[in-house]
Amino acid sequence: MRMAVSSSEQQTAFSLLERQSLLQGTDDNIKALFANACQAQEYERDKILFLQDDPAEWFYIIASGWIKLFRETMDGHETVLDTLTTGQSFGEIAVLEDDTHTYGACIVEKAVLYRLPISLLKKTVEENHKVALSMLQTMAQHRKRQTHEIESLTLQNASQRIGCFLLRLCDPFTEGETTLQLPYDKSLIAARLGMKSETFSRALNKLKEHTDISVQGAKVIIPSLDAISGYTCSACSNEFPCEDLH
Amino acid sequence: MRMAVSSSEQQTAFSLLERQSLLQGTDDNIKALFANACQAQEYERDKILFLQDDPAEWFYIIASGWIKLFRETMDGHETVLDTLTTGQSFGEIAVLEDDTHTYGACIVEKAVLYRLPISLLKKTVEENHKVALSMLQTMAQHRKRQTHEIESLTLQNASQRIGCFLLRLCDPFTEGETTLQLPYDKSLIAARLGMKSETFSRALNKLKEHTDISVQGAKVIIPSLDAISGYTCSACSNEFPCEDLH
DNA sequence: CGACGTATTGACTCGGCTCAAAACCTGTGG
DNA sequence: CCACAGGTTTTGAGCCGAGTCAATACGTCG
Repeated sequence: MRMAVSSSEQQTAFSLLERQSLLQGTDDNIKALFANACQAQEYERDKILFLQDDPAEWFYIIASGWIKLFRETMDGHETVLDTLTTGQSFGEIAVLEDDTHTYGACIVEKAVLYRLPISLLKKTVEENHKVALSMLQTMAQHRKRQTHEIESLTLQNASQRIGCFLLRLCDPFTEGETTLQLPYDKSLIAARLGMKSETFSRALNKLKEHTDISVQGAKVIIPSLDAISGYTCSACSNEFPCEDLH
Repeated sequence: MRMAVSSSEQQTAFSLLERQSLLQGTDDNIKALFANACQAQEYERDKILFLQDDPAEWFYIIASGWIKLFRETMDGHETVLDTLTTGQSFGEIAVLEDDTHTYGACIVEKAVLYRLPISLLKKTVEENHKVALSMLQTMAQHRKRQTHEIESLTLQNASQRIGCFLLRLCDPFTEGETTLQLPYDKSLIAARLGMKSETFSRALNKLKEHTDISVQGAKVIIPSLDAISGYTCSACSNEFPCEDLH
């Protein structure tokens, strides 16, 4: 499971860290410190990285693949808090929470992750002002996503939430037709959007009637983004090319 | 409207600032700097402090009263993101967002607020490491509340959300009976919990059947917290005396 | 080809929303 | 002290969106 970290991979790790918001604007020697402590690992689908209330040893940066963050109740029900992909990080909030994870994390599409010790981040955030500021920026980002989530759950119906989800997968500046692949199982998209898969299936049909999209398996063809945003975004306080929510 | 800030009020402002998480653990001269820049003002119900996308000049600390944070869509629908009271602050997230508010704020119960220039906070966060760390702590707090919100909306039904709301108004360590006053209009509690007031009314009746509480107007008598938490918290991943969500 | 997991469809139930009417409060002025 | 006006809350009837459970279709991999 554990990958040997070759020097070229170390290189990639470094360049990913460079672009990582957590370290943006920090000195090269901090970046080097992190790049050195960084371990690349490949994970298969369904692998659980950690659970809510687990002691937090690592935080992770995603090189590729998809991860879901979730919480579980005693009676077995699950909320999907977010799904993350390349360039995003998770687990880092534990530095502020007595080193305990406040959510679980699970691989949903085969992924390569870089993991770093929470203790290193904690120490660095405490000592290095720029890193603390970047961490603030990351937190603000997360908050924006969560605020959107709350608004979406209270104001948009199932079809609108799906439309919104599709829009956020698109490049907002393409003119004309967009074709995209759904990034993971439809049942997970459903959970991510706070609905059951049966509802997802029916709501997607409704969305097809209201807009002009067509769906074959995991492939979605979107002739015009405006048609979707017209239907979807009226029930949301963001305006279309909703920044930072992708 | 604007209150003269007498020296005794300046004193109160200082002591409130002292306990404020945003400034916890910072030097006295920073606190003094903030206390000096701080303006006390009293506001009546329904006063709008700022709207989403307004340029952010001030952030606020609540001395007393209740505030709601909200977002509004073009077609007039509103989401209540949170309601805040004594000791909590809001608007401060604007320092990370190009000095623009990402939500509106409105007085819901007559309030005394201390307001401080965003520019001062921004400058201080950029220059002072301890303040940046406290700000991180504040953000983590907000995130926890929001995560709870999302979980609540997806997993709990209307009655359970009300039960959960009541529990968070109680002191979790009182043995025996608790009596409490609802802090603001029932219609606002409803909105806060993501439901219509009619639904709130009916769901409260259902909660009365399932637990042993009684309600007269804004007064709620709760013979036992366990009866509510047993009914409510099974659908949530927090366990009862849910920390930090009050 | 068959088997397994994923996705869709159908029939039914139920929670929460809508619209409208009644009941309840609270404050005001006669 | 009562009557009345305004807002807030509750109740009623009906509807609709989403959940449930079960059966069927689809896809993919051995």
